[in-house]
Amino acid sequence: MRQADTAARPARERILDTAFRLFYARGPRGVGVDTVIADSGVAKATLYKHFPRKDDLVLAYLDTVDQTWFGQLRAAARDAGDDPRAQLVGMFDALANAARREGYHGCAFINTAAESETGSEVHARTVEHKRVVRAWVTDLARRAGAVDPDLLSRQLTMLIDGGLAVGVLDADPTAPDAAKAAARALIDASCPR
Amino acid sequence: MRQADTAARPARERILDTAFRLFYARGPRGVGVDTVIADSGVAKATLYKHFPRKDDLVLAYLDTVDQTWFGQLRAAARDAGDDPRAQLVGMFDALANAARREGYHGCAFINTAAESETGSEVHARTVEHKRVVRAWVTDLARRAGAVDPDLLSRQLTMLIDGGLAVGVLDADPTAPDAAKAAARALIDASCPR
DNA sequence: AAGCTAGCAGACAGGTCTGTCTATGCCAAG
DNA sequence: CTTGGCATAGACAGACCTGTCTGCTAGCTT
Repeated sequence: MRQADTAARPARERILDTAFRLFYARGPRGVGVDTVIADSGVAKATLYKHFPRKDDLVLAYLDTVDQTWFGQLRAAARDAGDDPRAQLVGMFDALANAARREGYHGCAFINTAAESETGSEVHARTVEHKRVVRAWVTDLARRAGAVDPDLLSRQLTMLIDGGLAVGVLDADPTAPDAAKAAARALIDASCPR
Repeated sequence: MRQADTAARPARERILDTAFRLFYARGPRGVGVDTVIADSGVAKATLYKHFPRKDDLVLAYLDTVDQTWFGQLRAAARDAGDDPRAQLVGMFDALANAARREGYHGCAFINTAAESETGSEVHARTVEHKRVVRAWVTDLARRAGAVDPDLLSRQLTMLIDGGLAVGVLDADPTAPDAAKAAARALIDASCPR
């Protein structure tokens, strides 16, 4: 019976799901390994078998968030049509969707970076995430014909980060709209037609 | 002799200075009370006399940051001259100065909010700070003749927050310039002349 | 001179944290 | 049927955390 459960949802998955939920809500440092164990219904030895150090679990958590969030960004851009300029604007729908989500608590990467030591593996992973996203936005800006794609992508990611970051303070549903409007103005000003 | 020292720098001040330095660098939760005590050369009883709970010290820390940062924002705006529109742009110099500072580690409020429980006294203080700053920017936007002062102030504070927040990941000195340029574009678009 | 205030030094209790280890149960493959 | 692999349950060590408490020192005031 229990075996059937674990076949349906292997221990590793249950651990990751639980870690995702708890880490995002309280921050990795605010959640003890014992809590993850209790909530995921897994034995301590099992957790430490899959993730030898807690940091390994945190890294896996960040990878999950990276895939999810980056996927949502790309999906929002794709849904905006074929025009790269429209895609840059559409990207901001991912922010609006995130802000509306139950339990929204800002940017997992900024929140985690804030409590991780600079230079640590965890910290490096957060930096890497932002680098990848920015490279993608820069490419989009280039295809949109921006005069300075690097500058535009920096401005747009800064808007997204700002919109996300304040989510940890107050989940204001109008913030994404303001960000989107600002993005539109910046894109129009940077991409001569 | 020691008494002379404490007369020159009373215990409360030394505690606050040390807490400011450590809390900003590692986050309040990443610094034990014992570390503050050791670094400030104060007795445990003295610390707990001035700050009965650790959270009281964290609140005092946030108040210090609030005064400092808000002061820098207003000073940067003032230094930009009398035109409210120029003041809105000039405000971003405070961001550039902060990013250049040794030990720059992003926004103390976002970082602290990320690790404090939603609804706690500490969390409420971070929200309050952002509210006060935004009210000030909104007023400035109104005097600058913005069509929608509330929208513009939301966009500008989002840019500042984004620029500040990513500071916890990577202290990129060009980010503030990009933010300032974006602010200029948004202000020009929002304030008909 | 005596008392008061402010501060220093550090032991201590009670809790939480990570990570290790032992003992046990169950299933499937050989 | 037995053996190996994977899971559970939970004790345990050692570190660190907050907050309390006792004793002591030094200067200022009365």
